[in-house]
Amino acid sequence: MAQHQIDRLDKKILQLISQDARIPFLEVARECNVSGAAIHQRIQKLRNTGIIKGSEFVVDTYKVGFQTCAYIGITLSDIKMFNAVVEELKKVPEVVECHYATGKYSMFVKIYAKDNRHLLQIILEHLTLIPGIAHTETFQISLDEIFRRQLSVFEIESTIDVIDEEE
Amino acid sequence: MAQHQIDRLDKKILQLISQDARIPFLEVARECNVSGAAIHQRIQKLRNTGIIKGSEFVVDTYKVGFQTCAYIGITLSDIKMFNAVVEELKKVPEVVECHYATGKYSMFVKIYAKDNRHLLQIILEHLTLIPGIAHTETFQISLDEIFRRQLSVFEIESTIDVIDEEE
DNA sequence: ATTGAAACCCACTTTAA
DNA sequence: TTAAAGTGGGTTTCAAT
Repeated sequence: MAQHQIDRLDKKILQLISQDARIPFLEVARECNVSGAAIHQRIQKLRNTGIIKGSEFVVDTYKVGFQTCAYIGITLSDIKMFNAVVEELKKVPEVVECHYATGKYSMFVKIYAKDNRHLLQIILEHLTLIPGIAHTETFQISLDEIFRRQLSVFEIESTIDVIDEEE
Repeated sequence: MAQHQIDRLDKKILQLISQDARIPFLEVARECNVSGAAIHQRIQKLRNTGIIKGSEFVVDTYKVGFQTCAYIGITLSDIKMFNAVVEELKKVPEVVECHYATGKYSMFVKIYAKDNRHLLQIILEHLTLIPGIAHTETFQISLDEIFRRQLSVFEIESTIDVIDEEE
């Protein structure tokens, strides 16, 4: 566990690259009035500390045929089954997020499906059959998402505890 | 509305670039045994049709000080307030996703907060004060997410209806 | 719709401060 | 921690198929 300072430059970099992963680092450098090497090193450090987890192209799931999305609260019959349930959930490709929850449900997952029939099929033929899952409640989301964005860097604390993953 | 064919090459490209937005297109080209120009044009087309929405670096929200995440189901007092409520939600930076829902709730949002106190503060001092929001129910997610991934391209249909956005 | 070549631009490393 | 310079490689365009 190490203390890591995130300064104004880091925030500016994060803001620029979190909106467009393909932006040339030299363009970031110009916007920040520093050298390309400086940006390169900052980004390397943000990667090493794990603050940057990776980068991805965002595919429009709606346009590729997945018109239905649902969040599902899962109640486990036995919390000791947690890890085993996670492994089974990973095998269901339509499950794209999996969270540990406190409160009413033990877990919370996000699922994409082509339509309602497909969603029901995934729940009945896959989720409810997983040993350890006692009960599910489905919160269905229809149509395209209204908006989605990354957390603004301006909300980020300046001093951050990180587990240092530098080699 | 146009019909758009997504073939094996498109899927392979999407698979590679959706995991790592910084992968050199020439490397994608080598993996696919086609020229760099072909990859360039395919990706351009996927962008124009809106199948690719963009690219982003993924920031570890937990590491930057947001240890709490919650999904919140929102009941509206009047569905006609929907758009106005969306505009107000956009002004709350901790709200990172907003969905239209069917069933128990009218809307479903995702929120990041620093801790429980912060979460409660956002709900009480921002969300419940928005005109049109009648009731909220919070499903709290704690700790880091267990897993998160993009929808596998292998689940994608081959024939896709898209609204063509080419200029 | 795909290619190869050309021109331009960028990423990354090393150097030095 | 930063900046400057060099090289190898990537991006992008274009004519041609």
